[in-house]
Amino acid sequence: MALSNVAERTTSTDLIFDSLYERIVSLELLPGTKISETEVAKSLGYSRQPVREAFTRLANLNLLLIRPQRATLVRPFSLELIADARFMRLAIELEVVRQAAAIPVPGAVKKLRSSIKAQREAVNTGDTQAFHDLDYEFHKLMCEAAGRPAAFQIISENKAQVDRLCVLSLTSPETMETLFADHVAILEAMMDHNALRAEEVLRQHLSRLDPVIDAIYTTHRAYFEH
Amino acid sequence: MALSNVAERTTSTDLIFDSLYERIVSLELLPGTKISETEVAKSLGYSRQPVREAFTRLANLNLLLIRPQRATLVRPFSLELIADARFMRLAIELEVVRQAAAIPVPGAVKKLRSSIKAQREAVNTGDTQAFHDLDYEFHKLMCEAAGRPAAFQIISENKAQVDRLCVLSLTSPETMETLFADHVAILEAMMDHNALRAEEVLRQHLSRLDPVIDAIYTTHRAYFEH
DNA sequence: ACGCCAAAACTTGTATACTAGTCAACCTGA
DNA sequence: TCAGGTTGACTAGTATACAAGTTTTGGCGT
Repeated sequence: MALSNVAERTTSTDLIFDSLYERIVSLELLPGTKISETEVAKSLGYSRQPVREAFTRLANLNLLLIRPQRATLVRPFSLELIADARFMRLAIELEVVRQAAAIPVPGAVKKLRSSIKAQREAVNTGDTQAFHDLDYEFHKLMCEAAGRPAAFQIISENKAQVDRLCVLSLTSPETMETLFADHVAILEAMMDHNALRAEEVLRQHLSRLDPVIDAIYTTHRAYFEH
Repeated sequence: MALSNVAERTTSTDLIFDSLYERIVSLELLPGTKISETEVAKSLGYSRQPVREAFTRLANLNLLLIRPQRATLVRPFSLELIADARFMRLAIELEVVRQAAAIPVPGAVKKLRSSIKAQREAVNTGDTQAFHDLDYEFHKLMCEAAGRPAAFQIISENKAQVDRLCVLSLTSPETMETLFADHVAILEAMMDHNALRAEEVLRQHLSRLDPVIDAIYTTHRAYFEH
């Protein structure tokens, strides 16, 4: 995952962070679960210190909620936080596609095209997992095409907040086809240097999660705040 | 300053963080300065532990550069990091003004108007410090007007990267007037629900730093990476 | 004088002990 | 039976000791 900034060396903290991150985003650790520094330290075979630092990082990503002297929880879903995260992602990605449409970085279009090809494959075979991975990569490539690879780190951090929620909803073949069509349209607009069109499609693309989130809110309210 | 997420209690770490943050952004601690956990701990009268956590936070904001087993530096300026930070701010603030222009939060316009009034006062009296503070507040109010107060936290984090650089350049009365005029224009466009115009002015507003940064790069290259 | 090597004086990473605050269960009294 | 207070078992925050790695420095040999 390597969310760490400039990992000049892999520390225990990094390993613990990655392990917990995975488990939280995959919902192996459910929202609201109490999680203790001591317990994690014991179970992973480290001391409290690196666990503590990993906790701090995860809390900064709004994945843990540290209540001093009380307990630390896997942060419950929050409509507010989710809305903020989605806003941030939308804002950044809009500017990304605008700049990518204006002056795409040389070579980027080729990579995007080949990603599209792989996506088509995944759609045809109905391989949702592969499509999910390719989706991740596509948006990353888009940032690179805009000359702002660092932007993807922020997008990714905000995605996490939403991704762990979407684990609760199945990706149907139809959804996959729709998302794929969006990607194609975005790339086409970008290659036409049509920033406005790219913007428009991207907005629609990201808003497709609206009903999904609403649905999960009604079916899994126990995992939400309050 | 209170950059901490949900400060339910003020800890030593918080105090140390705030202290260092202030000193770094004000350039009391120059880029490239070596800074040691032990030294800071001794000088502030704490143990290494909370200092260490404060270091971690500052490193996440790209204000410190921790080189394991080697040393920790006040992070030198980096054109790359500055460009990324400015991109992020631009992206977020563009969407902010768009949404504020579309459906401003009730009551927000009034606050913005009164901020403008105070800014005019500062411009007339030539009080650059007051104007700087009001500028900070204006952009914060804009986020509130868009219904996304959390967005300002991100903007603020990215501003820090640039602000400590701009300490090196004097704010002339002419600059102040220009920035003020921009603010007025943004608010007017917003009140007219003219998102495109607001966007346009904002882009120009934020790009006014271009020559300032270029100038500092030539005059203070020693503070930059490499 | 110069180059190399070794040791000492740093650095941050990790482990552990201790402090202080919070909560829940249980006991005591009515 | 129930209300209230005390106690103990948690929690995270802090201090300190130790480990592991890097840099600097100084001395030795050439």
